[in-house]
Amino acid sequence: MPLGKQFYNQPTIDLAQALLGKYLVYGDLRGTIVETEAYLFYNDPGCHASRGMTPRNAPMFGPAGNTYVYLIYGMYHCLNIVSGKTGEGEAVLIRAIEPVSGIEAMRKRRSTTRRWRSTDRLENLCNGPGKLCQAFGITKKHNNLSLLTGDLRIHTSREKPEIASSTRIGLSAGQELELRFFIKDSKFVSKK
DNA sequence: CCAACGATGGTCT
DNA sequence: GACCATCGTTGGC
Repeated sequence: MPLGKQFYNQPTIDLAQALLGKYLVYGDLRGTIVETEAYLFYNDPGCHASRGMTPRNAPMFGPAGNTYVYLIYGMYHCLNIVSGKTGEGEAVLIRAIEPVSGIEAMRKRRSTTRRWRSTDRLENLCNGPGKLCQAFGITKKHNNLSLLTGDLRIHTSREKPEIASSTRIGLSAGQELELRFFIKDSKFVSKK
């Protein structure tokens, strides 16, 4: 069952935790979200929206439940779910997924010309924000779309995972904030 | 195992 | 012109 408006309207930190254990679904591709990070408007210099609206971060100021996809390091994409009040500028970054179905298609997208295939291991397919976008084929074409109506959806699950937290990964500002959440003991997270 | 590094290009000042 | 919410490879132990 696709999740609806109320789900996305919870406070950003609550949403970041509630997303754990839910499914990201796109066509035949499906995986369990196992790691997220919250980006807040107030007192969070690590948040793209913290210095106001620019052409890139404009989707962050849209309604909760929209996507915010951007290019990082000229090569990879990151998928965020806009959260908070419309106009506020908050989002949740999806950092890692446990593949459930469409695994061969994911492997095909993730594999490039290399001597050995790290993607032979299931846990290497979507264990990072750039990797999961590559596996699911998510690009800027998926920027600023609604998860409530499109092909890309978040689905419910039965699971109530045990949640752990830590500081966020890869930031040059706001490193001290404990806004990373992940399923405890999951082998599919980007980092211990 | 793990730290260091380069690829690569959009975005913002 | 500097900065990046990354990743795969390389070279050390």
